[in-house]
Amino acid sequence: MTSRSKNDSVYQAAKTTDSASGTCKRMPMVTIRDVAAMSGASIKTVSRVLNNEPNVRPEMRERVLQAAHKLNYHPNMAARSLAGRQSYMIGLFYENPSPNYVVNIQTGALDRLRGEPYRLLMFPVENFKEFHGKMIAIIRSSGLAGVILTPPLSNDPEIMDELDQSGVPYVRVAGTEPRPGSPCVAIKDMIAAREMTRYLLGLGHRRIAFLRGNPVHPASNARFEGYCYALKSAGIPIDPDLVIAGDFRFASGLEAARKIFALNPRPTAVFSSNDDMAAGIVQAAHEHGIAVPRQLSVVGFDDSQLASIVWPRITTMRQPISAMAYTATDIILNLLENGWNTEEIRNVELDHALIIRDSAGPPFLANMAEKEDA
Amino acid sequence: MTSRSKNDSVYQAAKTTDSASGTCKRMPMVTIRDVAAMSGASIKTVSRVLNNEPNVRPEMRERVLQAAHKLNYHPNMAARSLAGRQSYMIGLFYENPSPNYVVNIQTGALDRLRGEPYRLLMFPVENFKEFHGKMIAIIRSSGLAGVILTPPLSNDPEIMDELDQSGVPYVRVAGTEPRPGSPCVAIKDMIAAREMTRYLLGLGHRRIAFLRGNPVHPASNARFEGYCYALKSAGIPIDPDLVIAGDFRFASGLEAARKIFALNPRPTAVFSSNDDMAAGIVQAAHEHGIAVPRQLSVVGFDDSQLASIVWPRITTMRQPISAMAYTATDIILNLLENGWNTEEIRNVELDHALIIRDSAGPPFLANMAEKEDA
DNA sequence: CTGTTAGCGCTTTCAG
DNA sequence: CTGAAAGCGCTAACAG
Repeated sequence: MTSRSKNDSVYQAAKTTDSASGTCKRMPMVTIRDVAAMSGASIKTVSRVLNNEPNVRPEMRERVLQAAHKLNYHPNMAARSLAGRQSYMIGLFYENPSPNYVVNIQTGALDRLRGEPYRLLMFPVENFKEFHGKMIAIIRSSGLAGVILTPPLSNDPEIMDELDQSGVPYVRVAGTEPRPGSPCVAIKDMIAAREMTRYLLGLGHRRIAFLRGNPVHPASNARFEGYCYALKSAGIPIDPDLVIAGDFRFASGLEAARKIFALNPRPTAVFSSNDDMAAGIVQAAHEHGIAVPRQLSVVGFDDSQLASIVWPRITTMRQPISAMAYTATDIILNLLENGWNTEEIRNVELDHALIIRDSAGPPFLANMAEKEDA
Repeated sequence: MTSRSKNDSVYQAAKTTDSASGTCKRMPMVTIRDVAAMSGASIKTVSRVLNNEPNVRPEMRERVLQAAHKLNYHPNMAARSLAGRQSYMIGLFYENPSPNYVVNIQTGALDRLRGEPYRLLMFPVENFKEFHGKMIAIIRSSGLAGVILTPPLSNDPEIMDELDQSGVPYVRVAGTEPRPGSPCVAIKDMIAAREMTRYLLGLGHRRIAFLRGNPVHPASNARFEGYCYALKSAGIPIDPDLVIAGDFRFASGLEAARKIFALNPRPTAVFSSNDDMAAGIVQAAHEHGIAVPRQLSVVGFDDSQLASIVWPRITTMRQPISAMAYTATDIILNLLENGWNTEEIRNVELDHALIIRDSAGPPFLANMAEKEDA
């Protein structure tokens, strides 16, 4: 019993701390030893039970579990990390102007982590150019076990180089360039954008403006390609005047609207690369007295909260953002648990969906409109 | 030198790992020993330098710092936590339907944490009634050092009881009930709402509807009080028909609008407890062909992104959400560093600001309007 | 199937 | 001002 003496003292300490001091602020720490003492097993056996390792008699396992429950035992993550030379932190890096996007990503990741010992750490990146060279330091000082990259970081070669160098597994959300060694979760941006363009074409539009997103975001170009593809297939040449630069922010939609409204003849529809900018166009249209969709159809991309809050509600392409983050987190967890063999893990593509609302309709024809007014 | 043998072996391991194995995934771990070896100090001295403790010669301090830098050393948080019996995790608990709110809170907290060794863990709470009784388990299993509570959790007595019991310091954002032992960061909700109501009164409105928020949110009632106060001071009795229930969500604004539009005579203005619901009213007004603000003034509260995205842009009361979270985090950090003496830490009240936009104007008078139309 | 032993990288204690 | 020694609570390696 000499080997147990230390255990016992700890065990008693845990049980008597309440009365030991009136100024006790931290709760008494229940350790694996306490559980071992109570269940009559060794700490190693307790550890095995807690980690679902094999080679424990069911009844023993049961006893340990009961003791842990009775003691209200929770493993100390710090000790676990230190001893296991492993961290339980997953870093989520983002540089995104849209709160909706961020919250959806975060929610998806957190959903997947529920019940897992892993924790999510958020890393907002102000300016990803300045961010170069800092990744390794951040990973090491925060002790990250894995990393999730969202656009535009998910397609930045320098950041991915640093990540490769650091050796921690990372998954990319909405990356476009395939990259060996790092899985990626995405939607088929090009195809979705082509679908949306075809929808507009089907409505009868021929002069369709395209509002680009921030070109550093990989999805931005893919969506533009989809637009071009659909137009070309329909035998409509790309008119450079109808392609407007934007940066995914609401304000850039507002600005773009000014340019679009100045075009002569005005396009009958605008396809915006995301909902924030589409909302900007809609607001500007209100201000200029241009009726949406009667005089101008506007469609967006993402199906963010915004799209159904402005009036008219915006027809858009739903991107399953939470599901993408959920899947990305799932992949990271697999990488972490089953070792670092990315060969088997394919890139994943999730489904998009056209959400038809009220901001797009058949094109406005000047003479028809005059007849109506008369 | 016998005492150094262990150090040296570790040090060499760190320097040679690159070539040791082609499958090395984790970066070689640089420890405090390596820094000690390189700088010729003991690990304790290195520890002192790293923790800004006194009793180190400046030149020694300098040498240690240089070695740490050259080695690209980062302290291992797990070891630090374990040895120091302290965690560096701050939990942020929220149950809020508005992504903007969540992101703002998170940004404020993260801003304050920049450069600090503490990390932020987000805890979305689905249903805070079901959440009761789980707080202590979460704190212990996640090893939280401190907690930040946002509404409605920041005013829930049961949760605060659990927190008191757990012994970890916690700060409340936008709590209303004062609570000994826990500081609180808030704005003067009542006063701000009174100001907003007076603004509407000043515009000439007399029939002003009030759209309440979720009653479990403490701020909801405070804002309602402000509304009542202003009305009473102006000699206007509270008309219960003009007080509509809501839950802070966009959809509830939509619903409330239906009730408000059915009122006869219709109010000339609506004061919504937050912007999300105000946006709902504005959308519904569009659908019913009610012009805002000509036929109906709508004002919100928060100054969230939404308020300037819908058309017309919503007049609202700015609540410095990020700043509140920043301040709350600052207080937690003080509590953690300077010990657990809440006596000195007063509750903090931040400033609000009336943001006048386009959704409110003078009241619509039926006969005047008819003259205009004729 | 189970237990013992030896650390993980750091802070704490206490002795210089 | 500095350093040696002793752990923090847990897992890993190995011996039964």
